[in-house]
Amino acid sequence: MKEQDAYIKLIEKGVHPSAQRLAIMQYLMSHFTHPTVDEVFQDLTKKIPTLSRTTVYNTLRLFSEHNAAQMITIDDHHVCYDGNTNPHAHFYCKSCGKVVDMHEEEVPYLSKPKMMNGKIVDEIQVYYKGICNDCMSREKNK
Amino acid sequence: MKEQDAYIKLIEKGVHPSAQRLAIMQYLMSHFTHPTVDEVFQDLTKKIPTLSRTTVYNTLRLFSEHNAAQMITIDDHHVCYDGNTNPHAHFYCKSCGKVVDMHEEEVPYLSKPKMMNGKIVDEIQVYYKGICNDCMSREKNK
DNA sequence: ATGGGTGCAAAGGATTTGCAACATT
DNA sequence: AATGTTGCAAATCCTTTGCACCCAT
Repeated sequence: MKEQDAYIKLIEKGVHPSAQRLAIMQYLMSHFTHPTVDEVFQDLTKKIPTLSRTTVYNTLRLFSEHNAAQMITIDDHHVCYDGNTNPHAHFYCKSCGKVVDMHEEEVPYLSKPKMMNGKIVDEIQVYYKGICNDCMSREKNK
Repeated sequence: MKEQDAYIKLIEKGVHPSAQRLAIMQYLMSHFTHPTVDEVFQDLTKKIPTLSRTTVYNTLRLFSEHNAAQMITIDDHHVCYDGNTNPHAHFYCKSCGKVVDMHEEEVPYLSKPKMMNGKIVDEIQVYYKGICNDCMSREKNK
């Protein structure tokens, strides 16, 4: 049950579960496309016509502050979100702009904050960048 | 000689070495603070009063496109640059905002683009986030 | 003389803020 | 009633663009 999962996640992360927040969390938990703020807004506004972009911005920020979602900043023009907060690497295609998971590649696991060289590390992000399968075949067919 | 190093680097990366570009590259090669566009501008404008912010923006973008520098996007509000293009991890302090190198931690080395799961990967970035030494001691003394 | 580089001013776009209205407890 | 949440409009801020000027080849 996606609805319950979203509810549980918000509670676990200490985020008060309003209707909008539940909808946004549900969206993140059922779309693994790493949506941008605007994609979330465009899709959800169909179901919740009163939803505002501001709320989506505020909510996603709130989620990432509470570690209920991950903000992914590939570069200054491509910010998106991932509802999966388990550590995993991301791949960014420089040609089509898609962001996909790279579960195959290892990311050091942090179940809790860890001391590293005198610093407390509580988050690790790994980005691979290049050209994806699809763009490569498209390239060849030219 | 820093000036020559900067000159050589630009030539190697195929960037025409104008006076401004040399100055900016020299700045990057002698400041390991991971400066923002504005920090580069504020510092260099003292020596080159005619320098414009636009040129700094354009130049840093040009550098990163030519792999002469690395754009670091910690989050949507903190974009900075690193003149060191050898692969190395970065640490971001959530408290003071500083970005420092983490040479101790490994980053997969790519001397040339590599196939990974059907994708061509030509760049890997690793970010550690947490609280730095200084902020930790400051915290304790309260 | 030509092509590229620079810098101003203006445009553009994304994100945040202020604030009033609204829900929910 | 009180507290927190939402959403509109406006403000802000960062970055890019258009264009004229300038420099170096």
